[in-house]
Amino acid sequence: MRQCWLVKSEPDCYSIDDLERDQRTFWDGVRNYQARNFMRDQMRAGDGVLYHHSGADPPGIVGIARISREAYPDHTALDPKADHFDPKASRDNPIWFMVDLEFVEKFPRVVTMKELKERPELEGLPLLQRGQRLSVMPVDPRHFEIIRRLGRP
DNA sequence: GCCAACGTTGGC
DNA sequence: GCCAACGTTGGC
Repeated sequence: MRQCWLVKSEPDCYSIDDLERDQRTFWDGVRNYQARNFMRDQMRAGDGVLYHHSGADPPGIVGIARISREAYPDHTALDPKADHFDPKASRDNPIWFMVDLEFVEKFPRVVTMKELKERPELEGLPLLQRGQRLSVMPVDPRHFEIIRRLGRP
């Protein structure tokens, strides 16, 4: 597997169950340049994505998705009624991009933050770096495999 | 609800 | 271009 990823979502907003129901969704609303650059420049169709529930109790990784469409303009930035409207975005200069995700699996158990931190082999996982707030971040394929195994005991 | 960390904004 | 003020994120 080439590059892998992790995305965060608040389950009250859009959970792994919502993704399972929909099977496929567009990942709109990312309004951070670093996260956008990962999506626009590095995400490729077929890449594996860990699905993290933030603001949940407990927060943790709850399943896996896959990139099903590479970056294209996030049209919600152009919609004044949308939550993540950006007056600086335009058709000619969309600024913000999104990808499509498809459902792969929901883990039978949540791999919690606490558990991730206890695993020395996951050292360097960006999710565990202090102060990180990115909603989209890269994951080493070896870390991806370790976490997948933790999710499917 | 707290607060650390970080990004963005805007006056200068 | 600096930097203080402010807003947001997200674990705890």
